[in-house]
Amino acid sequence: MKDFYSKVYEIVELIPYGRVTTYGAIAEALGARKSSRLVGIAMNLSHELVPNLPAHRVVNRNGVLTGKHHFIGANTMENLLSNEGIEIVDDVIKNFKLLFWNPREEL
DNA sequence: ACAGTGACTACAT
DNA sequence: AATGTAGCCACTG
Repeated sequence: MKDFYSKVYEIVELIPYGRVTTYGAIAEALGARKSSRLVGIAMNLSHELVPNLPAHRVVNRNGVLTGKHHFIGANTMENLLSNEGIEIVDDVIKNFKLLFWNPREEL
């Protein structure tokens, strides 16, 4: 078993283009449903560790871009997502339920 | 070393 | 339906 963070990054890198997932889904896929916070922390640390990580494809369970302020610019996350064809309105992903990618189904 | 905090979520009031 | 509490654990002051 790898480190929790490593597994988180592994899954995030697997998120397909134009799809999104949630912190909780990742945590659950790792067998640690209650550790969803750690996933967010892992994302925060990923800046230095894995700069290429598509962290913009990870949102909270409501499809809200809670972490947008942690990106380089205020609109970076929105831009990256809309660039992949994902519609963002008021920091919320439109059709989130449709775009949701469940890591558990892929593992 | 200790306490506060945070890119979260589920469960209880 | 809306708030409050609990659990996770690494990082920072």
